[in-house]
Amino acid sequence: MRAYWSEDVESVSLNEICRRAELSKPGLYREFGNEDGLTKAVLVTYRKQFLAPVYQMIAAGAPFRETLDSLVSIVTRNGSAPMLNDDQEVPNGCLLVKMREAYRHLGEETRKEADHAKEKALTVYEDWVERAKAAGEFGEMSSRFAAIYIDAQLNNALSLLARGEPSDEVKKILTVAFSMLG
Amino acid sequence: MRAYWSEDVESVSLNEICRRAELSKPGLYREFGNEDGLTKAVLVTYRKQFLAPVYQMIAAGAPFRETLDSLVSIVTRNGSAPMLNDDQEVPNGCLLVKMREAYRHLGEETRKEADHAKEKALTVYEDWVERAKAAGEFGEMSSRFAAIYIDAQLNNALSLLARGEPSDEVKKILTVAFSMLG
DNA sequence: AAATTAAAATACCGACTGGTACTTAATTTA
DNA sequence: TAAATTAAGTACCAGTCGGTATTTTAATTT
Repeated sequence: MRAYWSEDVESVSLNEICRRAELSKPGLYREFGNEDGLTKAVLVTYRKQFLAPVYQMIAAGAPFRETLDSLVSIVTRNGSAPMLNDDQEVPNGCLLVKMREAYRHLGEETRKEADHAKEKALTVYEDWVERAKAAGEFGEMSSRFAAIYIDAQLNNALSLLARGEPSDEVKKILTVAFSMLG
Repeated sequence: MRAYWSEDVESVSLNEICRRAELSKPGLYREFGNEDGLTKAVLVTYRKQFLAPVYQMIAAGAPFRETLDSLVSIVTRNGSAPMLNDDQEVPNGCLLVKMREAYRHLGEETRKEADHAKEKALTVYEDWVERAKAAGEFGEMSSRFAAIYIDAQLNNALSLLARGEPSDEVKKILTVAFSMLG
């Protein structure tokens, strides 16, 4: 997961993964079947471990602006609080965004998982906007499009971060892009 | 250029290019030296042929909003007017954006060219915003940051298009993202 | 027409890719 | 304890990558 997350997904080979994880190639194949199985398993783990808590925060019911600010802070965090198993800092960016950038290079199972993960994010955003509308905190923009817009802006920010853009600049971009929401 | 533009830059091999262009590999190496030389030459050609006219349009001096609308229309055009040498439609997206997405896989010369092309775009946007400010058409946002924001939004839109997102949806995203400018 | 030079193509190089037969070591069952 | 089963590892497969040495063809010059 760390290899796929901190480098380009399509440029980390199975050989290299075996080397770093100090495991034999047949061992990897016994566990995951093929490359598609590995990348899918990685994406599922990532979703449960890193995406689910964010979605929980969004669904927690804080005021719209407050939740939006939290989201911006989480996204533009500079490899800080969360830890991977072996106490290494998490890389910048988002593994799901990276996987979707490399969509054409993914296997079938991993693509399905990536599609599902994206749709999950969209419905979480959509429900959030719906609740904000019910509370009179959001304008007349269609909830579905609002979700698409929020997703597009977050993905763009995460891409910029993964490419090494300074996080305060990315934060300013996100702030402007979200300034007309609510 | 068409191969790099319509597919992922890093997944088109020199062998494949020779196959499609019906030229021998030593012939390609005689002309461009190495892969870096080829990708750089492609990017230079792209800049002169497709980017320069857009920059000219921006510098032409139309009102800010009018220029911005033209820019959005150009970006979200669906493989329409412009043609490549052999009368094939141009692919969606932007080759410069694709090259920058694949930055880690580029050679040194191509990286320099891509950096230069990005800085060129930023100064074009910055000058444009400066002129708009002088004409009272733009608020108090710093010109440099406005340029960075415009660039980020255009790049994001072009990435979405290259990934096959419908152009009317991308247009709506751009419209919202630019709604607070001016 | 013969000799020289330049262009082009065939055929190859070592390195690496995803994936697997086959052999060896450890564990479980009889 | 001996036999059967499972796990793990070595060493390999064909295919492709970027890049070249070498040979063949074509165009010049003498």
